[in-house]
Amino acid sequence: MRFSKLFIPTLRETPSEAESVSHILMLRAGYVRQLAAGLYIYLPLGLRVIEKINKILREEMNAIGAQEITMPVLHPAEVWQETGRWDAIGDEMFRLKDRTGRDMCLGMTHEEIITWLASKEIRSYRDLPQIWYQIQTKLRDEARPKSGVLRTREFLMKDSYSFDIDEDGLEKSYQFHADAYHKIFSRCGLKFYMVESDPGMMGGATAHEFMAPSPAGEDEVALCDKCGYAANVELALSIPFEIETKNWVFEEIHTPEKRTVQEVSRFLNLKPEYFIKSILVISNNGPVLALVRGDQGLHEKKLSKIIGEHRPAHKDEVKEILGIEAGFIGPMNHKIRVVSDPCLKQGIYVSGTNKPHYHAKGIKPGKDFDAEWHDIHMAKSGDSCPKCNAPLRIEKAIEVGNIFRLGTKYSIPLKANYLDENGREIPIIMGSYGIGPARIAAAAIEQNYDKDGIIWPKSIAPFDVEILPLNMKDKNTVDIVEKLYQDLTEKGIEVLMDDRDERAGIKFKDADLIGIPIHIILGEKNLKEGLVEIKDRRTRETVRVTIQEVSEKVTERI
RNA sequence: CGGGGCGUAGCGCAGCCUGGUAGCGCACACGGUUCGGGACCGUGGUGUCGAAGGUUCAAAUCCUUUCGCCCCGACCA
Repeated sequence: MRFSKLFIPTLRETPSEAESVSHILMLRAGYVRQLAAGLYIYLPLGLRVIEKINKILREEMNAIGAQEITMPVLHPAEVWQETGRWDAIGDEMFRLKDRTGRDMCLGMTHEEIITWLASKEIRSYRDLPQIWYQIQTKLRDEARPKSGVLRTREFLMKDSYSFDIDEDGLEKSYQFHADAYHKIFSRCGLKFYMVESDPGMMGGATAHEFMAPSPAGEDEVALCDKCGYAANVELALSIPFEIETKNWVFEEIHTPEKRTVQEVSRFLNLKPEYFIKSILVISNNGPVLALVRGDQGLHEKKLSKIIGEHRPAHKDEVKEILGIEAGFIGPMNHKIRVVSDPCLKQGIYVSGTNKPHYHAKGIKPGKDFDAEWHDIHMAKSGDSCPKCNAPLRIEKAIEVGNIFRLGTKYSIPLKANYLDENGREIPIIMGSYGIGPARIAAAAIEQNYDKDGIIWPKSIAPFDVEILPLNMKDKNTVDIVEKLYQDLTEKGIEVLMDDRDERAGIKFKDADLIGIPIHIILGEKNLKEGLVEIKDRRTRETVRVTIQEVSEKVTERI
């Protein structure tokens, strides 16, 4: 395509609302524009990238026998009420009424709809298995849209759903997806990990996420380079690093105005890992005291699995329930439920005494206090792998895809059953699998850019090559570029020709910003010698080749 | 939802503290010189100062309310 005929509004300066790399570059390079918080317009270049990604998605989904369909974005409330999610999901769901007053919502995902379809259409075990997918808009009223296209209120999702007769079948469908996803993200040029994840409100047994490592990511993953253990820190297990057991005798110490582990640790010149951190939370069944080691964070989600929903106690509640102000709470002598991380079973510690301005050294778990022992700490770097004991690494990452084993969570309430060989009615075993094309695009940028702009992986770049005729006033240049453009285009190569009557500097700057992987530079002087340059956007390596061989050399690189 | 920041020309920003009727750079239009890494000179157009209300002779500026956007946190199939 001709640059002069394409709408590519590049920006010299960074719009003030953008913070993350992908957001800044997508705006500056003219890929997207923002309509409102979490709502984006994809301009011609942006759409081309998304379409490239969608093409890869379709190819790989079709390859595992998945069939593309498309479902409405507007849903009647009834199906959502039948699965209970109409009430379970809060403000995140866009809700509305139609003209007759009927409750409706905008689809944030499509389990309900596809299961409704299955319940109507699937009769027999002979109809199974099935994998159905769509690439469709999802709407979620996010509490906080952020980082450009990474977290939006309206976005495209490739969502697929598998229907099987039993767990073995599900296992196969799940594996098909895991394999397809590996191919998809590899083809898109992403660095990624497949990690264990928390199924959350999707329900079901186990799940995995595909995570593209990047500082812009919202998630953290724990990784073991030795055995390959990989999990979202939401549920990652870890063995806390070991500490030497001190032979302290129980002793109370005056610690005036020293409340936090950090303060007391500095005051007593003892490392935080020799402390017991006591945190009071309020669950639906009353207050619970949670204990972790001083260097650890309390993992709210892990704790939720044990005591149910809870929230941190307010200051006055702490005083009321424990009779002591926060900062001097200790693990001893409580009538309420106490849950402690198992790493505290060993060793001798420092903690509060439940007396104002006093801490105690030499606290021995099991002897001085007792608790229910459950893993409630957050994995952190320095910890060891729960499987092989090698050091764990914690990395930030962007969630680009996920796969869930749903089981019968949706098929039972929506009565999606099939008849087996014996004529018995059995609920279909389901799986659900998602990928966000926009996140792939954003993650690709976050992982591939330099100070001048985007460096697209070849597979998802909006064009294969960009031709830069530096002087459009030179007739020779124009003749040659037109021929080259036609030649490459006829070979099926997607080329962007910067035919604007602009100065060379502007063309170079825009080309770097836009980030097409290969540039062909036609300079007047080189052309007189019958030469053109082929430049690699990533390495900036430039080779000069003859006009006759460009097209061949470029084809080799694509 | 809690905390913080910001809304002035298409974009980036100054002016606000200490009220006097809006400015700079880029972009844009025209003319000229330039032409391999966001050129230079000249000329020119561009604003409900986010909105509403109030104080005042006078409000971009002070006060109140409200809306929007961004960031941190909470939340997040």
